[in-house]
Amino acid sequence: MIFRFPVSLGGSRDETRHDQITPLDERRVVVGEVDFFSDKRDRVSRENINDDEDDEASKVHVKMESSRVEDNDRSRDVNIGLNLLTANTGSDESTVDDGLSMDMEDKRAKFENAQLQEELKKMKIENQRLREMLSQATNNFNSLQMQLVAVMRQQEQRNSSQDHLLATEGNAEGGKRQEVQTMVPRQFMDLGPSSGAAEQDAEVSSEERTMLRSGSPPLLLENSNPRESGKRLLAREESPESESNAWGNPNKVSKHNPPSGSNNNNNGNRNLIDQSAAEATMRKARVSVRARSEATMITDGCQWRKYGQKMAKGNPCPRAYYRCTMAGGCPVRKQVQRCAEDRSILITTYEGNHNHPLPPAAMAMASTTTAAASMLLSGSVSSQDNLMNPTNLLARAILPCSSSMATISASAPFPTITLDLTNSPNGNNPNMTTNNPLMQFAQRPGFNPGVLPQVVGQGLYYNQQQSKFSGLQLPAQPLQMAATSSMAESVSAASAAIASDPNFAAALAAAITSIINGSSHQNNNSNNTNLATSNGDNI
DNA sequence: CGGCTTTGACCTGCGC
DNA sequence: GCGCAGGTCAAAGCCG
Repeated sequence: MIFRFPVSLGGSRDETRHDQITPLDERRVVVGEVDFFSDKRDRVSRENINDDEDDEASKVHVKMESSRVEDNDRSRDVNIGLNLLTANTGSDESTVDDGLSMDMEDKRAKFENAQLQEELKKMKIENQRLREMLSQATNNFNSLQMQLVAVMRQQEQRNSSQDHLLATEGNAEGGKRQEVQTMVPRQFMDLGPSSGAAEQDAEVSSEERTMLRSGSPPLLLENSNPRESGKRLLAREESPESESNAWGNPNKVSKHNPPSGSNNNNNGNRNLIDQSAAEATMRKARVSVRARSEATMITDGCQWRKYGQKMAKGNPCPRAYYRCTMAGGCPVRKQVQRCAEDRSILITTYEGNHNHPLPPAAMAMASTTTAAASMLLSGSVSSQDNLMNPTNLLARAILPCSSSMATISASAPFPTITLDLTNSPNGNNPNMTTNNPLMQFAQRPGFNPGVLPQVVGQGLYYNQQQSKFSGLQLPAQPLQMAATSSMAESVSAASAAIASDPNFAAALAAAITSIINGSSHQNNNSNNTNLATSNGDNI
C-alpha cells in the first residue's frame, strides 16, 4: 500500500524524480554495505552483470553521499550560495534552464572545491614530509654530537687509564705527565684577555647563538661583536672580491676609505651592508696558534709584510702586525707575539681569509685556520651545556686528546679559537727540544692522528716547510715518519672535508670519521712517544 | 731602486 | 669628555 503509492504517481514532474530516486533508494535498501561486499566477494567469478550493477549502484551511492558532503561544504560558503540563488530565483520563467545553470555552477564549484581540497591535502602532506625531514636531520645531528662526545669520552678514559697504569707502576714520569696535562688548562685560561674568560665565553656564545642560529652559513652571519658595529666596520669593507676560497670575501681592511664616504656609498644598499657585516664577522674570527719557536715568526707558506709593532699591555714583548702580501688586497693579517709567561712560545693570531690562490705549502695552515674559524662562527647553536656546547665540541674535535689544547675564547673583542701546539715547559723530558708543534703534539700519550685532521695537516705542512724553506733537516726518525705518513690518508680526507665545508655538522662528521679511522692507527702513536724529536726551528 | 722594517703619530672604541 | 689600549698608517731608514 504505502509502497505503491509513490509508484502510482505518474505523469507529474515529481514522478520522474521519483522514478530516478526510487530505484536508487531501492538499490540502497537492497544493497546495503555488508550485503554488497559479501555479495561481491561471492560473485566475483560468476555474475559479471549483477556485479556491474552492484558496482554501479555503489558508485552512485558513494557519489551521492560525497555530493551531499560537498553540498554541505559548499553551504558553508554563504556568499556563493546566496548569490546564485538570488540571481536565479529572480526569474521563474524557466526553471529548467535555471536548474541546468545551477547544476553547472554547482558542478564547477564542486570541481573547484575538490581541486582546492586536493591542493590543501597535498600541501599538508608536503608540510608533513618537510617536518619529518627536519626532525630527521635534527636527530641525525644530535646523534652525531652524542657519538662524538661518547667517542671522545672513551678516548679520554682510555688515555687517563693508561696514565693511571703508569702512575700505579710507580713511574714518576707518568705522574708528571698527568701533572702536565692538568697544567695546560691553566695556561690556556690565562690566554684570554681577561681573567673571566670562561664566563665571557659563555656570554658571547649565547650572543652568537642568537646571531648564528638557524644553521646559516658563516658568511651570512651578522657581526656578533658589538665593538665592530658602525662606521669602522663598514669602512673596513671594500667591494666584494673573488670567491676563491671557502671563507668567502672578507675584504681588505682599509682606513684609506673615509668612514663617512664609505657610509655614503653604502647607504643605498642594505644588502651590501649586511654582506659587509657578515664578511667582517668572518674576518673577525681569529685563529690563534701557540707554537714553541725561537723564530720571530713561524713559517706558514705565505708572504707577510710587517706593518706595525706595538707594545701590548701586560706583555713586555712587543706585538708585531703582519699583512699578507701574496696578492694585492689580501685581507689576511696576523699578529705575532711572544707569550708573556714563556717567551719561547710564539703566539700567532690569524685573521681573515686569503682572496688568492695559495701555494700548496700554505694550504694546510690556511685550511686549518679557515676550518677553525668557520667552525667557530658556525658552532654556536643551541646548548648551554658545556659538554654539548659546539665550541667545546670543536675544541675536542680538533684536539681531543686534551680538552685544553684547543680553546675557544669568544671573549672580547673577537671570537678566537686557540690551538695550542706547544708542550708544557714542565715536560718530563728536559732534553726534548722539539720546536715542531706537530711533533710535540704527536708525542703526547693520547695523541691520535686521525682526530686532528687540520692540525695534523698543518703539522705535515710544517714539516715540509721546515725542510723546504728553512734549510734545517728533520731528524726523520723512521717510526716518526712512518707514523706521520700513516696519518696522511685519514688526515687528508677529513682535512679536505672540513676545509671545504664550513658547515659544522659536516665538520663533526669528518671528525667522527677521523676518530673511527684514527683508532686503528693508535698503536703507532704509542711508539712515537719517546722518538719524536725535531729541530724544526727555522730561525 | 724596490721591497721591507722601524717607529712615531693617528684613529677608533671602550670604560670611567 | 678624557684617558687608555688596540690597531693602523706612512715617512724614514735599511738592505740586497
